[in-house]
Amino acid sequence: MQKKQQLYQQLKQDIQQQYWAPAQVLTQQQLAAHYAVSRIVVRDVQQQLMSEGWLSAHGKAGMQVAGFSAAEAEELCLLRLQLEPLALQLAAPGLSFSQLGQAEDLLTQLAAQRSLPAYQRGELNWQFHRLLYQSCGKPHLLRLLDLLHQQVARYLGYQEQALAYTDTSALEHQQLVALLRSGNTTAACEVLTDHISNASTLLVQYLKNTKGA
Amino acid sequence: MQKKQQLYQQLKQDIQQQYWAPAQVLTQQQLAAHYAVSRIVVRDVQQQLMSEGWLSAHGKAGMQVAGFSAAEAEELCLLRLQLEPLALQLAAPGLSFSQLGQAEDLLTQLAAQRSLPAYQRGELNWQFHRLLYQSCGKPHLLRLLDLLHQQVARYLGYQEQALAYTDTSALEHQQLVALLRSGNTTAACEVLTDHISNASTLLVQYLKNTKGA
DNA sequence: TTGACATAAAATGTATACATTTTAAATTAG
DNA sequence: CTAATTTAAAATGTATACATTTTATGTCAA
Repeated sequence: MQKKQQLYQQLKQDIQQQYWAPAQVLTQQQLAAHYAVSRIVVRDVQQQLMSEGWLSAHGKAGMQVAGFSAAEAEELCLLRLQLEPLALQLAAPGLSFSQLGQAEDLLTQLAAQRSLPAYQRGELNWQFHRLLYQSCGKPHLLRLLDLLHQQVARYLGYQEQALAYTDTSALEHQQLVALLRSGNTTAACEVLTDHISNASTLLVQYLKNTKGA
Repeated sequence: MQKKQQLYQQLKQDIQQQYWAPAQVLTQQQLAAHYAVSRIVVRDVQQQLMSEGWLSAHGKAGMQVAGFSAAEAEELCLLRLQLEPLALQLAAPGLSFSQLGQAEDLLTQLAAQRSLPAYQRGELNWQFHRLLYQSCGKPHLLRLLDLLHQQVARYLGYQEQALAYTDTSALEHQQLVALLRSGNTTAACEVLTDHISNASTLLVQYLKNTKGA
């Protein structure tokens, strides 16, 4: 694999696992030295991670590890709430049984592997959602959703505790697939809206609580 | 100014003015030679323009000048329609008279300078819209809207002909400001929705017609 | 002590050079 | 002649070196 992609993965992971603390200021040189690559590679990855919300600009020089805030999480969820039901509504008529089957396989996987780290479960969860939206025929919408997911994914490290929600979430997922299978698009969109809304509330609540700690 | 930003502006303009034709494949070396900068600069700008929709990847090597399609324009407008009224709704309560004044100044400017090239009028138009959304307090939403605007802006070169719409558009803008000034948020959002919808229809229609030509 | 200015250190921007991968052409076997 | 394989050319990935900008330090005058 290219060093660029390697560093992309590694740095993202290191940020998520708080090897680099939120609000910490990083320099290209620092990272280049630490990961033993040239600054060119760091620059590329920096730009990418900045556009995905993992890093933010810091003055004229340097980048800053993005922090966490309940307000930001709430905003991201608001955007998901605004766009994902739309995507589902557009995609639902074109959903094949094969795709629904794939989606169910993902659910099985999620149910089976309860011990996975939060961010990997998050990945699977997104794969499920993404699969349902896939056939909406709107590439830009899908790109926006991917972007949003990236930004929400930053919070998944935090969401570890909120994993009690897992059971409810799984239930909603199954409902969703069932409704789609029966062709009831409207109801499916409503369930999806509730689903995102529930997860949002939980995450935001959690962030507000830990804020004081 | 930095070469990076200079090239960013120049290349974007050259694409818009069709110096580089849609679907044409460009290489880093080609561009570096043509604009007399190093490939590093081209790489940076390339990544940025790709994320903004002006260029798209082309196989493992090379980038492609993005083409135009009615379907894409329609999708972009759909997304605007989904997000901009939301932004306005959130921003309206916090709008200051000073901001409304600024917005009106922009309208005056737009009305006065009818001879400006389409993309500059488009810029002013976006500044107007953007100003209204500014105080919504949702940075991510604003970033998405900026991104969307960039992507729509690609079409402004095409929209030259559709400039007959200018008068109707100006009227809607004034209505919008008036409603916001009187605190009637709901009505303002409705006008905005219609406004975007109208512009969309016009652009899409135009693209569908010229498609056959 | 404070604040402004000069100076040094460090970081980023940019160019060039080299390594690797990709693309295209040419050659040859079938 | 076609198709597969080899080989050369070109493009991108990456590192190093240099130029410019930014940031921090320290000196000196008020």
